[in-house]
Amino acid sequence: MLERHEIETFLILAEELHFGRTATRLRVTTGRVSQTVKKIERRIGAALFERTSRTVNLTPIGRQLAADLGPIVSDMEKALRRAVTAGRGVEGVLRVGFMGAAAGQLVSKALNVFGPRHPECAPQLVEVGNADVGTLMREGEVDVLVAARPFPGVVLGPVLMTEPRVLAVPAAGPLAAEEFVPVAALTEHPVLQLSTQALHGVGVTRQSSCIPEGEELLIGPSVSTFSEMLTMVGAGRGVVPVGAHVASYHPRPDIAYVPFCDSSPVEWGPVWLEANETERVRAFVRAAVDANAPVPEPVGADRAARPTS
Amino acid sequence: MLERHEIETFLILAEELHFGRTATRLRVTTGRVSQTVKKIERRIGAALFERTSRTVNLTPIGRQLAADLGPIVSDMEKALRRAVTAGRGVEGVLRVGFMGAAAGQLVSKALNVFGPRHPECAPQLVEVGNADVGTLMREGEVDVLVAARPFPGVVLGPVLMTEPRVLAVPAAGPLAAEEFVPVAALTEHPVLQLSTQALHGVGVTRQSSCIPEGEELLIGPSVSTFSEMLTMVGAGRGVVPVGAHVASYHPRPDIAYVPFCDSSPVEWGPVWLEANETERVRAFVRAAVDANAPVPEPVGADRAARPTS
DNA sequence: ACTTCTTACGTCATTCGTAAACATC
DNA sequence: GATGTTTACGAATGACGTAAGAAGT
Repeated sequence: MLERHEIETFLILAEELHFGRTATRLRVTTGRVSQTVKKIERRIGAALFERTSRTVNLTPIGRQLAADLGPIVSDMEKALRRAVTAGRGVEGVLRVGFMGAAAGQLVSKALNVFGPRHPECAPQLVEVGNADVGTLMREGEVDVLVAARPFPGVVLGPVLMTEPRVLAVPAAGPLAAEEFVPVAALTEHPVLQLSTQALHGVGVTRQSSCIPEGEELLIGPSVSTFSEMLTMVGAGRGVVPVGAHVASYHPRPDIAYVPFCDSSPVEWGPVWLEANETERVRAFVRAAVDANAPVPEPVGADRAARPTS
Repeated sequence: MLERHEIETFLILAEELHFGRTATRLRVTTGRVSQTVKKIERRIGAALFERTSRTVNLTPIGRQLAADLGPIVSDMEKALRRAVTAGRGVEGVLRVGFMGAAAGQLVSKALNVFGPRHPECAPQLVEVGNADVGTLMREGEVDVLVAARPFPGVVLGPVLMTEPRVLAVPAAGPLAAEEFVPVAALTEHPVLQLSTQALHGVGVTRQSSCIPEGEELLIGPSVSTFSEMLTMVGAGRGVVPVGAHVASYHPRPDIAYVPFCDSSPVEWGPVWLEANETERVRAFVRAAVDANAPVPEPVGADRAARPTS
């Protein structure tokens, strides 16, 4: 394989047919061009240029090689540009995933800021019901996900919103009457599990963070969808800690939502694979923060001072 | 544009997904692989591999780039191989041109040696009647030409055969009766000119080499083909110096061939553009010399000592 | 004499290997 | 502790510019 500078020297000389101009375009000296070309010719075993001190011309072999190499180099530059654009550019497609209606709200507001700010980027919304999020991200199906955290995998992300954690309990059960419930209740009542590869452990992890040391979560039946989970709760088969917004998004006569008295709040925010971080992702996160962060009341000159990116 | 070693490192790591094996294949250390990959990623602006200390995997961007770059590199190697084969290899096509029947004989004998010696090479015979030889060679239509020399252009070549120079004269003219003719006759009788771009001046050059100092060739009418030239001679419109073989190849009642008494012999041999010299050309010239050179009578051990290449 | 390609040589950038640090299983 | 990736640093390859040379106009 030829070195980059050899290929470039050859192709530019093949185009210019003049050592001086070639050297100028390459920002090197004519001597360098001469030596580089000669080196290639030694490698090939034949002259690529027919040259006197006054004229330079391609030999048949040189002409063939230039014809072959030109499109190849062009394609390579294209491939590289594509990668750079994907990594450093903001244009292109950004796949934003979200889990749950509350996340949808956050994403929606974020895109209201992101859209006008980056008209050359086409955001795609992807509802991630209950899928293998890790795989989705690794495959590139989702660039960034907005969901309740802490999230298990190898991921990152700032907080966009918090809400109280409440416990979904059967309306007919004893807990429904309580005004507050302690986290310790999760050790006494079976906690439903959303069973998915990706979400395996999410519920546990999310909840275990607020369970007293030494206590064990009481694992309940597994369910595969969110609505199935609520049905199970209504049927008295278990309880499940959720964000407070679920009470208003999913009001059901057979379920009561009881606030925890001692639980940390649920944190919502963007989450992505560190390896998949691109400029698009960073731009979206900035937009999401700007759109959802509690904006300080604009008073006088403060408004102009507020950072926009 | 990425450097060669960067592209190779990236593609091999994308294939192996393992720094150690990649380093082994590249004959470098793992540290080098790590730094090279990191450098590319800085250039791209995003990670190409998602790696822990135990696993290496392509990111979506890395996967895309590998898919783009793989065929490109493959094509580039193909193009390079093609050029190297054309330059250094003997296989492929060798276009041998010849001017005149005598040259055809020489080429024929040369190919009898060349053919068995290089069965992977396909020689193509090209009769070069009276064309722009320089252009033919520069365009690659003819790799090597066998003809009478000295030849004008920027060319080379050893001598395969010599023959006396004779003068074609009208059978009815006064010169026809002479047993020998001096070169000085060319200054007294009009010399026909084969008019072609490439051959412009060939006749003059070839002949002038044997004309006395200070004397001027008497330029006669121009003709465009060899047979036309002979016809003109027969018609008494001029004379033309040719090789002795013409007397037997083109015997005509209206023409007499009178030997020069003081001319240097005509030299026949291969001729090619220095810039177009390839291994194929060298191999053909070797074969031509071996086939046509006066072979020393093989006597005893001398035969084995004779070089064959 | 002037332009243009080639060659020689000293300098410097970049890549290389060595080796130690760090992370994960 | 074994395996595997990252980082630090001195050494060497090789690309560079300078400058002189050769060849043709």
